[in-house]
Amino acid sequence: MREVAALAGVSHQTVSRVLNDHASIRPETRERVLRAIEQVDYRPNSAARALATNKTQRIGVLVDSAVEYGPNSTLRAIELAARSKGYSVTSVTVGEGRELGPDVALEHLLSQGVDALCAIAPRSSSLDALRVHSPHIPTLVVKSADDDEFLTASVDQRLGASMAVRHLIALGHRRIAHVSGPFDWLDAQARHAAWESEIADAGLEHLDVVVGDWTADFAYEVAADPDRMPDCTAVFAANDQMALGLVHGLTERGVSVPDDVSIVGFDDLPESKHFLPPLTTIRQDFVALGERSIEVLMAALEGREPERRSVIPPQLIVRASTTPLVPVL
Amino acid sequence: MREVAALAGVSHQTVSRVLNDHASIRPETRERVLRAIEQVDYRPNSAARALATNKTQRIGVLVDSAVEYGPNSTLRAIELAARSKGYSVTSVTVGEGRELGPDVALEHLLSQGVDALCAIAPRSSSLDALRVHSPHIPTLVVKSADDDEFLTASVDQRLGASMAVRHLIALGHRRIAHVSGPFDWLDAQARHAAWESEIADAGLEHLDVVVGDWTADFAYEVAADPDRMPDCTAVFAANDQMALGLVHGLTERGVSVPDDVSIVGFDDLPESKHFLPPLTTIRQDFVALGERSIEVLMAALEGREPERRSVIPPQLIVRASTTPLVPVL
DNA sequence: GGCGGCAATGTTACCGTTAACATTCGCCAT
DNA sequence: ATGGCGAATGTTAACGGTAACATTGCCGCC
Repeated sequence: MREVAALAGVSHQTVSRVLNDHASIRPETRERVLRAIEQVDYRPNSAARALATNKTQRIGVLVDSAVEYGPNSTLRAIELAARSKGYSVTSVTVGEGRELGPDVALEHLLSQGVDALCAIAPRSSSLDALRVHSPHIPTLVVKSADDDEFLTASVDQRLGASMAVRHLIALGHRRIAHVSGPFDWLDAQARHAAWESEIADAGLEHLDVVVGDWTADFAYEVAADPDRMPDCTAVFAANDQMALGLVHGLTERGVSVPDDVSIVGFDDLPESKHFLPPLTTIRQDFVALGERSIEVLMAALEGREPERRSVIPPQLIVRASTTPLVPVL
Repeated sequence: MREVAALAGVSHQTVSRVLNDHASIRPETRERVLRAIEQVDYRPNSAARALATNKTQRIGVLVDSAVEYGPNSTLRAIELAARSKGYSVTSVTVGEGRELGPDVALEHLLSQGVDALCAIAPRSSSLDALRVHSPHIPTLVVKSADDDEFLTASVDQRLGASMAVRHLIALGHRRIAHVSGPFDWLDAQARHAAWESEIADAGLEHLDVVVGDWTADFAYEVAADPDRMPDCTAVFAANDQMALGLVHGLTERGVSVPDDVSIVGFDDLPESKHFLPPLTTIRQDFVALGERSIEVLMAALEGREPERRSVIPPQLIVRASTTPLVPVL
């Protein structure tokens, strides 16, 4: 920076002012400085700036299980939106075990220095970690339940799950099972709760929930085993992967989807439309979710009043994996 | 830090020495300092440290199309491995258009300050950007072709593709088509080249390659249209998504997989084993790839001699989407 | 015509850490 | 005893920016 200042014949402070778009710089001077910057290929040192301003221009993202399509798409959208605002994103994945758990992950992020935090598709343990460390920086959680501790943004999980179940009910199904995600995931809780309440509202029999682990492998094992699979004509699977595993397992033992059992998933993976049969599912707009998250965080960072609870509607996508219980002739 | 020093009755430099595990600290003094650190819940300021040492303890990762399973798994593995070495990962996604292109993305990363760079599953344009900016920091590219500019780590793409094609040849297929990825992707080039050379080596007819875009949608369109689909008994698809789309499109027009056409994919998504039929494919160990990448970069960062070209073998996974051309009785 | 005021720029200090050099002290060899 | 050496610690000066205040010069106004 001194080099640039010398070359432009001004003080380093003037250079700093040009960089930060301060007022009171003569256009001619700014020009000269910019040329000098160009000439020496000067690039400001972000560490020095962070030290002086106490702002890192970085957002930390805590991700549970980032290999899944949903969280990952959200993360990418967040990263792009943040970048367009001049922010970087450092993400840490929460894994199993002490060393990879949410506390360690969060600690890593905080010791990095971040201006804001974001937790995507969190398990409750990650939320607990956030609560315990209670960082004094804007914190947004991607979850769709109310919260007065954190900012939230989400696709409405309960609504999505309700749409799925109502779709099955409208098709005439009365024995509707649910294969859920693990209950320590907030999203799994929400989808399960919605299923339960729709079943109750419609006065249908409450079948036992099958608690899965989000993987197709698990759902396949369940579906392939007549003893583990509930006796039903329709299943609401908590994500598309498990829906896929169900189809596979059922098909293998000669149960046809959708003729014998209708299945609806959740997420709408890009692949889901090409499953056999193409999967009826609930689409979540992960990109919008990520962008919204950044909007909210930016508002908080810039001192504007952020929308504390931002909700994005899901969408029912009807394909071939669901049919009326008694086929219409 | 001054606070800690005062509390422990030592100079700030001594505190610094304790933090950095310097020699020549009396155990008793170290103890005292550590207690003081605990007491005031002191956390070192990474920006200040970066400024003083000119090292950020951060690795920048450039990702083309990070929503795909492969690159994303690799990225997660990199992030975890880096974290265990005390490094953070900031990733930027390369998109379409000037604003999101590789140059801007790389610039963003460099202006952030990173100690090392890594490019995952790059397009050639991303490589070009790296070449132009030619950062003077350790740079690793995840690609499986030789390179004397950058460090490389990869799953052997040509070997994987060869295994896929040889598998089909061994089953008796003679008309083997290829649905490739876009040729600006290095991996697509490698897989295509291997297909071509295996076909030539076996003296088989060289069918026209169908150049896809990695998506199931594209492959579905091709397979559903008899005019666009090559006349063949087997297809090597450059990834599992396209393989899925092919199966869907073929099935829809009454062509059976695998009875009429055998299909082999590439990647082995967690879902591929539950496709109908379960997909024969080439498994890539993305986690090992990510870990290896960090090992190599760490060696470079610590001044050890890094392995310049690190290769991980792929694995053929045979499932139900491929059968002998003339079924064995 | 002196002076207040503002626009444009310069000067100095400080952000929190590490590097380099300085200091102190005790011990050992001569 | 004493000079020298090494272990343990302290002191000072960076690192590369920004913030706050100081300075300069020009203008308009009474």
